[in-house]
Amino acid sequence: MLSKAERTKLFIIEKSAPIFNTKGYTATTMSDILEATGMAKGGIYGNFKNKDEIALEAFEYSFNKMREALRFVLKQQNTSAGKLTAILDFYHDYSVKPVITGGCPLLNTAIDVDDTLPFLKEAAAKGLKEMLAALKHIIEQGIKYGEFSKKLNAGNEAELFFATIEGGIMMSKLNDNPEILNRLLENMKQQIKQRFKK
Amino acid sequence: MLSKAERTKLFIIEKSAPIFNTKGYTATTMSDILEATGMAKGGIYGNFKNKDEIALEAFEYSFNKMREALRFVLKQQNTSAGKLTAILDFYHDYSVKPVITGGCPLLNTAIDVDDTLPFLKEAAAKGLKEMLAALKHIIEQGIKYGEFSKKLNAGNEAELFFATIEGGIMMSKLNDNPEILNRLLENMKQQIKQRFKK
DNA sequence: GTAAAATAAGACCGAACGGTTTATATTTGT
DNA sequence: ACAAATATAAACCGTTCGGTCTTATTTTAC
Repeated sequence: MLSKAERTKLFIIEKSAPIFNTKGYTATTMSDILEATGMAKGGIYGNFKNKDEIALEAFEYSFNKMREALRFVLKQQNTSAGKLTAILDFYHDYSVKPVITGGCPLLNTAIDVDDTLPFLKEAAAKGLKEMLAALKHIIEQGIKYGEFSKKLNAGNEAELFFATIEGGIMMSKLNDNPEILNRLLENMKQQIKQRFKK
Repeated sequence: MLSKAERTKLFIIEKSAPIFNTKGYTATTMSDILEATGMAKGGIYGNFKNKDEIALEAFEYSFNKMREALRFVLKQQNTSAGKLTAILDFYHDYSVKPVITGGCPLLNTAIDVDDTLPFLKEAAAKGLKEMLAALKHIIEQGIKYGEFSKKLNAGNEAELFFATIEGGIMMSKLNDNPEILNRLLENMKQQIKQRFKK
């Protein structure tokens, strides 16, 4: 069982993560966190040394939630095409039904901090590499077992795949229109059927 | 010729735009703007009523710079494939050589403000619609004049095109690696040659 | 049950925030 | 040259920022 301290830390992170993911690092204030948790400053600063530490753990919490959610849909598929399609389905309506309020933590953090907060940038960059490596592996397996064309470059296709999803999330959120992303996802499914297999 | 007031406003915007594009709305402070312009508060507040007004005009200035730069490369092409390719070339190394310091103002603003600052979100959303409409038009022309397959959905392809570029910029900046975006652009060029024409 | 240790409360801190004001100086167009 | 427009400088405002510290309370281990 978790100790009291561990439970409190987790509670603070659970409450903070959606705020950071919605407002970004600078716009999220300690007051926001106090209000969301219902705690006083002493309680927060007794568990975290400063705002940076909360922001970092909040990102890792959010990213982990994404990872877990994706793993769950992936383990139900045993073909590469099935796995890629499952990921695309996972992102259906994502702009209005995100895993964490505020959208994609990787995208949000990347844009929020890329020129200003190296410690968060590094965490996000690590997350991106993990995502791309996982996608690349799925595509490689697809090639290896004859599901996809040998002409495909797995790494390139993984980058294309993820870039399109993230760009789509941005566009759908900006236009308050989930259909932009949904159309992209559908388009990508068609490409997996056609371009990947030829 | 511009009046003194107009010149000063432009000067302030020119100096502020890269700061907003780099740090985002909240993290950019009036002190940053004072420092960048070398002006005193009275001078700034004599020309703008508040920070919001500067932020909005700074976004519009940055977006306009993008628009002008893209128009310049587009008018040198007379085929649709040529235009799309020219856009892709325009974004080559964009993560390290952006038109405005800080990256793509549309992407940055979209993520920065989508849940918090409606007045800026609206401006960015309008910019996105303009970009997508322009891309759609290029593709429609390509279909109309037999350059591209009639099976293409111009609107969908425009969304796919732009989403991939924006996602690519994010990934390249996050990983400090312009090649991620460059590979995507190259991949998209191939698709224009193959998938678009069949 | 109790004492020691861990945790939370909340007053407090200096600094920075966006913004205003006023008096002074400098440009500007005519 | 002169009146109007514009910019400077700096004091000032109330508020909020991230963070500290002392005190009080609650957990925990025995």
